[in-house]
Amino acid sequence: MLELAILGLLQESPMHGYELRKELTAKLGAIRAAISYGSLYPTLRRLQAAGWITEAAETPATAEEVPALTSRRGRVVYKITAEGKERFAQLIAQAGPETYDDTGFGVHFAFFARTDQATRLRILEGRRRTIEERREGLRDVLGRAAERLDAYTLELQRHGLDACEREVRWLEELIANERSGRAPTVPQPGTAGGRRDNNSPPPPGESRKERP
Amino acid sequence: MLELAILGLLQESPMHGYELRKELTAKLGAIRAAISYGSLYPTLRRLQAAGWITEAAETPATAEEVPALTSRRGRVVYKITAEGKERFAQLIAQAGPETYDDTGFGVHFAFFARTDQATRLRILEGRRRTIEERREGLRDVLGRAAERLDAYTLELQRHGLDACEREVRWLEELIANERSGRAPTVPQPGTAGGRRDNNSPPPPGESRKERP
DNA sequence: CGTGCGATGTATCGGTCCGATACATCGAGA
DNA sequence: TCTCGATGTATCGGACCGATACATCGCACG
Repeated sequence: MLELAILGLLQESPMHGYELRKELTAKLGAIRAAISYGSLYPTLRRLQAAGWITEAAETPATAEEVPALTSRRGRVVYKITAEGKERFAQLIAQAGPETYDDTGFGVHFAFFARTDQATRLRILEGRRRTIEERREGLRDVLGRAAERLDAYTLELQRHGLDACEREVRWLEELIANERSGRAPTVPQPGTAGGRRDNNSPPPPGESRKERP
Repeated sequence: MLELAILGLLQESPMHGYELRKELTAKLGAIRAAISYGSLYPTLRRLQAAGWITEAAETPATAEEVPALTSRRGRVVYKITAEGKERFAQLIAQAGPETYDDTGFGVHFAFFARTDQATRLRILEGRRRTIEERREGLRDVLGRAAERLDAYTLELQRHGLDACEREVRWLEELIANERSGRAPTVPQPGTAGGRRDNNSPPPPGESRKERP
């Protein structure tokens, strides 16, 4: 999941670790707390080893301009490669079961602007099915096993059940919206993309709720 | 977290691994998918090594009664020890930051029937603060950084923000309820507790929502 | 009658990710 | 001047997951 998120973000612009973490937190703040450096740095190393990202020297700056005031600190800027972009496209399109769990879905959704409509629809529907199953499980417990559980546990289940119902409704809206044509996709900044932020086309709808 | 959950469940009755997993799924179904055996078995071993649980031979059954039809399969039943109960009490009472994240809070909440009122209140309030902070973070992003993000990402944030608001309201209700006296606590089955399920006293309130 | 499948049951392995920790620089304010 | 918070890179042990392996049991379907 981290791999997908990093590749996605680096497609918008090259970044160093710290910056990447901040952007990750901003983009995924709704679904996970804050990525740990204990995951981030090893993953960066892994992606680099696989050839999906490369180090881009932090402003070598014509060598003479400001000749190292105190030795120039070591910031490592990463940049996505062509292979990395392919890898991203592959990861974003293929949907396994982990695509539908809370974190997986959230990350995929966060990059919907770079996902084609058919895939968006597929993921939305898969997520809906997953949540519907969770909902049924909770209904079962609240129905058949209620007397075995204490009041607090039951309250927790009710809470969860309600969240499931809300999320299903939210997904229904998104799916309907998706089918009805309004379908934004970012134009893909491409290789020659020098620091251009993308605020993409039409909004998916207007609804609210949940917390994956 | 798993440690706490296992200790809590084994306090209700001895169980073998498979059964434990089922009960865990029923009790925590609202907050986590389903515990993996890859976590469960190693954790059981760890708890046993620490002396908090012991193996209880699966119905040695008077040795002669049904003299091994096909050699008797190997079910391993675990039972909590006195030290284990102490450990549970300690874990349930002490609240670190991990007590307030989604999973941690869920597990603690699920065992509120075995938690004293002061601790319940403390945890509920800590959770509220945590969610309020998350909420503020999302509001910031939706306010100050909105133009940098695409429509789908924004929708995700809105969704998350709404969930935070709902959860805060839910927690407010629970806190008010808790303060106003109605405070259930399970009588603690004790050492000599042979398979008695606990359906504990008064309900914490009646509300709905969320999904940690 | 068998035979195969789904539930029950225990267990390990590699991999992802987290939390704590360490260490260094920089600018702003006491 | 000195400290503090933000910036910045990095590692280590541990928790937990997903895949996989393997064995037994009962029952439904051919």
